[in-house]
Amino acid sequence: MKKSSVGEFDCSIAKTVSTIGDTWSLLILRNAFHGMRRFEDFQKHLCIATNILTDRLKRLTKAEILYRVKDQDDARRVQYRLTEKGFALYPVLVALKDWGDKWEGNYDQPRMVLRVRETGELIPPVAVRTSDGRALHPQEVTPTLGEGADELTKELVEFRVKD
Amino acid sequence: MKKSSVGEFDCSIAKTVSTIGDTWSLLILRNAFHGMRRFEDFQKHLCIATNILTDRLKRLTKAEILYRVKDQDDARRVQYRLTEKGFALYPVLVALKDWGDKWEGNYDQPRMVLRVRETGELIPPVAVRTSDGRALHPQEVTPTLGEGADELTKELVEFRVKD
DNA sequence: CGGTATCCCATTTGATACTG
DNA sequence: CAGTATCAAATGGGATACCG
Repeated sequence: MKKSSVGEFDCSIAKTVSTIGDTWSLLILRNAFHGMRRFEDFQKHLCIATNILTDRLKRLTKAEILYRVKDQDDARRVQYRLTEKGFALYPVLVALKDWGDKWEGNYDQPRMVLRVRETGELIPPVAVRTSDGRALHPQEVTPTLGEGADELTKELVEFRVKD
Repeated sequence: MKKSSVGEFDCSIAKTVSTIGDTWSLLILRNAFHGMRRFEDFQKHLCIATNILTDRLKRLTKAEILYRVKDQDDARRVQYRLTEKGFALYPVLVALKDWGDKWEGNYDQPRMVLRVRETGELIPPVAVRTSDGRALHPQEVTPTLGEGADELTKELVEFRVKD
């Protein structure tokens, strides 16, 4: 299978990964969530080659995760900002950060802590929860077929092992 | 920068992405969360070349996301199972699925729906929440420096734009 | 069954130079 | 400033054959 055809898998994870699942795109998004908006700033902070940055910004813009807007202060400049679809990636980014902090960090002290802006309250790790807020272990969750399920999805759902 | 050195960024997202952030690894993990455990099953379901699959299983095993165990039923067989560290990736996978379902799906009907195994209750989308369960928009969240913050983290946190 | 070993091709990368 | 153009090198992919 070609890499480019992975997104054609009828699977949300495959599609999502083929859209944003490369190192540079994720790092650009991370910075975007920190308020970074300008080509120059991405380039400097990430030490990314300009052609690669151009490519990724184009892809993210085409995917409607970022949109371009002229900088009011400086007509020569362009800003790349998150769309609603882009903002919706926040749980993905935070889940990645949470996992890395816990399992891949080499540090006793955390480098960055997320808080509620208004109150300063600490934000607990992202989890899969019931609607009343209880965190669930993966084995407490079961996938069920939706109306639109295709063959591969069926295979996968039926695969489920019981222990 | 070489791809292999991205993980050396002092950033949990970069580290995490360099560990699991490629298409095949994510798809293998997706299947593992569905209970898939055998080389052969991964190979058949994903149509992945055996050398690539070997490589990814090794990497995931080395990262202690999967571990190998002999199949009790068939001595020739090996099983790859999720470790605790592997199970901890569940929020990442579900967040990816949720986002893809909402923003990248071409279907009116969902293909797969997650439910609480015991009760059948629907599981709401993964979100960044306060400790009392309120979902937060990214702009309601602010990053603060932890004790272990390095220069790049500081740059990033200070970048935050106010509108 | 669960891999290894090889080979080859396509893609991606990053450095560098250049431009409207 | 925000790209584009070029290009050599590295990487990653899949097919195939083979093995304990």
